[in-house]
Amino acid sequence: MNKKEILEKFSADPQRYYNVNLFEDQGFERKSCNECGRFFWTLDSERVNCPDHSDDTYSFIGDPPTSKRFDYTQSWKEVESFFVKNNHTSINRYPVVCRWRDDLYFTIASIVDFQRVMGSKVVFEFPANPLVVPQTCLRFKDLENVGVTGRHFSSFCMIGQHSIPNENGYWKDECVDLDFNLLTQQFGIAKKEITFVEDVWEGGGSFGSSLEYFVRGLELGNAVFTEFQGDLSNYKTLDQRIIDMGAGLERFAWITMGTPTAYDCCFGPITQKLIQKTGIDTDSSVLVPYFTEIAKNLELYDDLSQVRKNAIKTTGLSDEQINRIITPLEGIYLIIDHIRTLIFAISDGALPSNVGGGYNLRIMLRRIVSTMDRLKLKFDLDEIIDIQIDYLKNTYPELEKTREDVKEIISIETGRYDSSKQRMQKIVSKLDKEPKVEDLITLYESDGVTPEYLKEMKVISEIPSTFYAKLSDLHQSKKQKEQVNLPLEGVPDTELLFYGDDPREFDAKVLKSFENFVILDKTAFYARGGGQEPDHGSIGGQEIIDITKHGNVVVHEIKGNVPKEGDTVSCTVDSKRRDGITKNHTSTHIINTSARSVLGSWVWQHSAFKEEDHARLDITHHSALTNDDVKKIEDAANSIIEKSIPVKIENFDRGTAEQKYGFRIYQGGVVPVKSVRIVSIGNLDIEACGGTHVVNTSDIEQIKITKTKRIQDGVVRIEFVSGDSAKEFVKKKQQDSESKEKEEKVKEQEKEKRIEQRQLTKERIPVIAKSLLECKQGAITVDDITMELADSGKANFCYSTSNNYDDVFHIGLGEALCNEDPKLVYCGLFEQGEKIRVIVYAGEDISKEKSAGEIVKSISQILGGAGGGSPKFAQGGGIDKSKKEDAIKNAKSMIIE
RNA sequence: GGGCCGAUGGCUUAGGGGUAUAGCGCCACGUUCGCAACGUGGAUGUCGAGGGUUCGAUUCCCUCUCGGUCCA
Repeated sequence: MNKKEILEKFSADPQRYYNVNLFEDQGFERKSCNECGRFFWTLDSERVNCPDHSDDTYSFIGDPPTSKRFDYTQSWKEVESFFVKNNHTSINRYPVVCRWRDDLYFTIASIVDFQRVMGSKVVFEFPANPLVVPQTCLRFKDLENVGVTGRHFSSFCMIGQHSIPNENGYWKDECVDLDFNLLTQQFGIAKKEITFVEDVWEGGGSFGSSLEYFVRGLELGNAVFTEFQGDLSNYKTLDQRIIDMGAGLERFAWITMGTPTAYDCCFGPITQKLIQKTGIDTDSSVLVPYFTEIAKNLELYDDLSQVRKNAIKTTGLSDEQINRIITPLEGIYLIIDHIRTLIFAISDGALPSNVGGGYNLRIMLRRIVSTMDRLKLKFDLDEIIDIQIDYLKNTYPELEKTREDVKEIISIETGRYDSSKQRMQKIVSKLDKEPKVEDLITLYESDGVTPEYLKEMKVISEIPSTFYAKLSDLHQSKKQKEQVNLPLEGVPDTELLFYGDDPREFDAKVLKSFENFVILDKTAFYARGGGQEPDHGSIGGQEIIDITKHGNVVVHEIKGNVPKEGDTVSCTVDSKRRDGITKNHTSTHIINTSARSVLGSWVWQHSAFKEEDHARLDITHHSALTNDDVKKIEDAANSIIEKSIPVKIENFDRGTAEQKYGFRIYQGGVVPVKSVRIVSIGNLDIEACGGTHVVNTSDIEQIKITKTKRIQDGVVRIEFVSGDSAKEFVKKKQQDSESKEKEEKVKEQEKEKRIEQRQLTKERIPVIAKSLLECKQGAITVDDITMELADSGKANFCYSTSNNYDDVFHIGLGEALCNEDPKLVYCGLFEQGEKIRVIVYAGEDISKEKSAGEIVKSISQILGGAGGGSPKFAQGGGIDKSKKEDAIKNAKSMIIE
């Protein structure tokens, strides 16, 4: 079943699917487009083509079809007041970070606000009926078009008009009536200008007809009537029919203003300000035809550069005009658009990063910076943010609160881009040949150099088609989580005692048992979930290994034999473990709120893990934590403990909880149930959470952060301990620092000793050397060092076998003596622990025939070891101390012979 | 979780199985009325921690810690 088939079927029966009271009352005609055959409804008897193929397409540019002039802010005020007047509730926008859906990073349509996924089903939850919402939506598909086409945005405001047909809401007739009246009455557009085009919508197993409404070729909105489920040959009406009318607020503003592009009337004063700053001459006789032509051509070509080329050709703009006016304008539009999107995304808690949705934000920021570089525009991003928020807060007052946070994140990210460019440049400059696919992967994985950058730098001409395939192969070998399928059909939900009295000992009936698994009618054992580790304890005297939850059934895995089905067993929860985990769980909430208050509004829980004696919380944050950050977070957490704040647990209907507390409650992820359990610590922290918690923060006694680590871009891990574990940790740390202090003292003493020793050696060497050199013939011994002089012309020999000297002494003395006597060979042997070492120094002249290295080799061999070195200096050693005298004799014979 | 890189006087760093480099800074002396500058000389290092291989490890191998960086 595809859209085309549905449309064919529906359009074949317009009376049933498309005709509404409005068309009857006003006398709309149904026509088929001469060009494409599409069916549309119009009051204009002369109109023969659908809006996509009409002559008046985009003729509102420079000539709007109404006398009213509404900018972006005013347009919403008009829309809102119209719908409120007509019994709609106006609700605040939902966050652009779509935390209530696992399958979306960002809110992409107003209807998403009210969709909740439960298992494989999407259910709708409306806080009011009917309602209207100015929903900011983020879409990154057409980034290339932003700034160029005049109407594409990376984020836009979708006017969401939603209704469920019941005693409060309405269905097609009233919906189309309202939309028609909105355009004609509130916006002053002539009735003849409005065209409704037949279309259909299909998704998520349901489908329905829809009417798109156009004015002068511009699609303003689309009213979707979600009505059926099944397939085309056999479908039935849904229990819950829904009207999903989505309209683009930016387009409403544009059609009244008739500016060359939608960008000119939707960003407030910033656009003019930047244009003035850049000194672009925005001659409307150039811009109006150019952007009208762009808008028309957009439907004709797939390739954007082709659209642009053609528009330039048709309007006859010169290269000079393009370079001086059009190109810089496109850059300004892009920058403003991207910053507006970043303002919303960062305000709602998203961070630019290299993963998931954060990557889109990073890409946008980099586009902003590189556009400024390319066009040599010097804008102050902070100023742009300020002016935009000043304007946006008319519609979205909440943006004021995060103004400074947005600036901070953008400035950090800009700095990061600069240094990453430098780093990439450095790495790229070292490349000596064109990298192969394998090299590209290494460059990307270990150095973060993207192939896009290499292409930009002209290092490679094209990104190899196999690049992304090979990259994903590399990461696909990771093991997949094993899915265990247990025979649980027909087993009733387990009653969870830990949400009630939470007994630590209880009797329960065995509903089912197989292999090592036991299912009870009720349990006080907490099953693994929400980052909280399972309880330990025993069932019928058998130790529990693991507890997991399958749907609403708790499955206990035990060691040993399982009890018989139907038996009643006595169960005991390991209290000490549970208490430790419970303290850590509440501590996680405390650390989370503390981190947010210390670091900034962008801090959200990323994931968490709670064990008996330690826990960790991963939060979203842009940088690694400093020691100062850690201390502040710890102090904030402990002050919450000191304040003895009661921990309150209440159950709410999900929609009520969201309206009452906002989307901050979804710290731990999406809650797939209708009723949510809200855990609140005063008004400091309010989260939807299924875990076990202490009654009062004072029960935790103490929190100690043990370690923090940046585990991925934009995520910091905080490891901590609480309660007794925290006390133990503090005690141990105290002991550690004491023993470290002692160790350092010993080190210091050793160092002093060493220096003293060295000093002594240094003083003694010249004295001893002088005495030895006084010997003019024969032999003398000074302080266990023997000097033997040979006949003139032959090598002199000086040696010592005393253990009173170390290597530093021998090296020093050898050097001193040989400098004075170039015919001298100095040979020092000394014992060092279990080993014996040899140091040989040879004077300048003698080293040419008697190499120190050779002598050492020979001596060391006798000593049962090895050695070597240069002709003038060598060292070696061995293990056989008893050969010491043999060794020195050998040396003597080698030198003197 | 994984990959890569790094840790050498106060700082920046070279090197690489056999006496540990250099620059800046520091100290002393000289030149100078003095400072800067210059010249000469000097001090400062268990080469991140622990283990292994070796006669000998800062260097090679293993483990760990810390830091950086990239990927998921």
